[in-house]
Amino acid sequence: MDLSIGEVAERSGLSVHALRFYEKEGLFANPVRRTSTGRRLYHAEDVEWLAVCTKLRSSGMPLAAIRQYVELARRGAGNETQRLDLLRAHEEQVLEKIRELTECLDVIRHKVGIYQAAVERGEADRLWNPSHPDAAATGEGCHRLAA
Amino acid sequence: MDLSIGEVAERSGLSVHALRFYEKEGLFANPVRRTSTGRRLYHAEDVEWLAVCTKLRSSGMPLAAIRQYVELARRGAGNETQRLDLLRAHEEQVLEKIRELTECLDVIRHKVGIYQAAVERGEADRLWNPSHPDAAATGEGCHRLAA
DNA sequence: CTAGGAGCTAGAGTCGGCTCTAGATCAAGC
DNA sequence: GCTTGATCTAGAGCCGACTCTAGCTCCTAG
Repeated sequence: MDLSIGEVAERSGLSVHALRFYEKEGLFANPVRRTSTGRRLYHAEDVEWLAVCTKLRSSGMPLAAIRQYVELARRGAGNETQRLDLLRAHEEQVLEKIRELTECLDVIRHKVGIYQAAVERGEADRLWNPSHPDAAATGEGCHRLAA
Repeated sequence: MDLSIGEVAERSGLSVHALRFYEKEGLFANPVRRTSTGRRLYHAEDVEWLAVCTKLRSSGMPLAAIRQYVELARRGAGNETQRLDLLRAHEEQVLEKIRELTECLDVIRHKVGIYQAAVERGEADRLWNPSHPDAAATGEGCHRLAA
């Protein structure tokens, strides 16, 4: 039931390099065991935790924050409120990032809409004529790129 | 109506360093003019474009992609479809990122929910008792961190 | 006229998160 | 026994996007 680093890499989608790096960074709750000759041995549970880690990472949580969380967990019972706080702080950051991206999406869609309408009408070139109303609309007439 | 680099920095929220860097990277559609003694002069329009740039950047568009877009615009009329493609590609990436973040949010909220319920009941410590059902629920009993 | 702040250039440094290299050991199939 | 591929350690390298430094010039207020 023990897994080699290569197997864990395959299952977690992380590279063997990244796994050694994560270990050095203290992201494993349990110390990684070794064979008599020094090779790493992992549990299936480690893979589950790595899946969570990957989610946290891809939502922008820095390794340092994940380490903090793991350190609390490693310390044992009694600091659940602190762990909850960490999770909630990150939840808030993810929400904020989603809000930010949604705003950016509006800006992009505004520009896309203008271009698309003009291209569909086959009038794209007029976007470049400063005297054409749509040039002002894209904000790109005469190299004015802002919308 | 001309602006110094310091004024542009203040209005755009970018540092003067970043502005010089952006110029070197070719992110300005129009060449930045200079005074007789070599100081940069900007337009209000540059500030507008920088606002768009900032949105694109904060939604994860790399400087290289912005430069591509600017290069097309600088080249003049005739490549609107390509510019539209660039914008749409980025739009798709932003959408994908939002989807990803939303998924991560689910994971986080799942864990938050478990912790919160336990902490509210004042039973947080039991999350650490492997024989307690909630320990399995958090996945963190016995240092099992995955949910 | 002078002091302090803003600007200039070229280039070095930073940071996070890996990725890769070198040189050695280990494990398994032929 | 030998080869091939997986693993080991320590440490260097990389990438993007800035940020900062040094050493200089320039502008303006007192």
